[in-house]
Amino acid sequence: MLQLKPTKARVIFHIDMNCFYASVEMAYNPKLKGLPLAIAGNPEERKGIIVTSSYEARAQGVKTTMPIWQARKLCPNLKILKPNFPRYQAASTEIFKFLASITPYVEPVSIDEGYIDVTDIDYEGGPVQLAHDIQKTIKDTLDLPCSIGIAPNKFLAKMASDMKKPLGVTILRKRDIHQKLWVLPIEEMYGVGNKTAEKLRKLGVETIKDLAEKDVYVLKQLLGINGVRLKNRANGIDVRPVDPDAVHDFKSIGSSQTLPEDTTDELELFQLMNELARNIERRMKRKEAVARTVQLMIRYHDRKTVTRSKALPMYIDDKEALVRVAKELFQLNWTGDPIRLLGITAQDLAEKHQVAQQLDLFTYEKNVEKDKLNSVIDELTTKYGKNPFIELKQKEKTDNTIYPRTSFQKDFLQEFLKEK
DNA sequence: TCTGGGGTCCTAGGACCC
DNA sequence: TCTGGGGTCCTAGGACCC
Repeated sequence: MLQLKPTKARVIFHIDMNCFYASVEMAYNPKLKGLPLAIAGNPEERKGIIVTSSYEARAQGVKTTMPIWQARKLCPNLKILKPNFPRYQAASTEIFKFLASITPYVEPVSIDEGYIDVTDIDYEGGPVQLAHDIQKTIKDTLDLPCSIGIAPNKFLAKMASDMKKPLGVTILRKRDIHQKLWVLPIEEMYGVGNKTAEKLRKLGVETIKDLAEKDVYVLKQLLGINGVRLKNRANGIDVRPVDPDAVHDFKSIGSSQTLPEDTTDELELFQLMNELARNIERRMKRKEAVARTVQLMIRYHDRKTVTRSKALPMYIDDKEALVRVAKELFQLNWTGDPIRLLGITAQDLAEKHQVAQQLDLFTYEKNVEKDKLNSVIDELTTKYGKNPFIELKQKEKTDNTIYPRTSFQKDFLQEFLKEK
């Protein structure tokens, strides 16, 4: 048997900004502090939903994804601001810049949370002191509160940072999981959403402890590979490394938008597709990415949503190609029912400089057409012993005309086939 | 008067090739 | 004339997270 050297236990922090958007607004305008505050998309339009809210608002029942009208009913003095993404992005950049000054092992997960691996950091006072100092520095310099979870792996660190908010520092060691983790109801586990919780409850799994002790084969049957993973995590097992490069290899870039009103107006829909594609093109160019698959998403008036995608013979990165494929998918799949939302996503991404320069899509498709045509001709020649194009040339001779090739070729083939 | 927009990962069936 | 099983690609959809 191969004997592996026992590896040193890791020390991982999960840093989670508290009510991030609302906190940034409060830091920017301290008069907002202490008010029930919510950040929400367009308050006039129906797509206005609560994105984040302050603890004062949450105390009155305001929750994320709640429609604005509902939040106002619960909390009549709710102060609502439109999101200012550049402002949040700038704050986020500052936070991650600070974390990068501590260790290169920083993995941003989203705009407001990330992991750092501090195993090899010798800090006076140890990791707990380090966490408190990180928290204090972010609070003092940016006026932003965060919670930090300290654990031997990412899953436990994530669960730990959730245990005390705001401004918590929570340690979750392997030996703590019985008292701190297993007592939690199953739906509070990261990775268990509504559907999974419901399935698990049907098996009698109520707490994370129940999941940790459940038979692995039963879980695998119920949830596939995710069942095995969840059981491991419930037992405090998670070997995923903190990966600083994870941010760079993104898999897709998409853009979607709910229309002001449900519509069947193709002109309006095409205009929206153009906007979406422009947005995607801008982000692709910035990241120097090219895509090989285009996905179109259509959400109908009844919220029924379909996605249709097409893999292309080559990589693209321009909005014209995106729109062309999206329109094609649209025309093939639209039922004609009123549409609520359209989305386009560029998938199968690669880095531009790693993809050999290819023909443009038009030329490529023309060549494919030509190939198809040639194979049909071959087939006909063997089948009928006559090459339709020799017939064509003879026809041109008798008619004393030169027929325009490509489109006429197809028509001619059709005619030729009909005669046979 | 319901429910945005950005993602990731997994599954499952069919086509096609060996 | 009937037939196995594995691998990969493509496509559609579901679950989850922030």
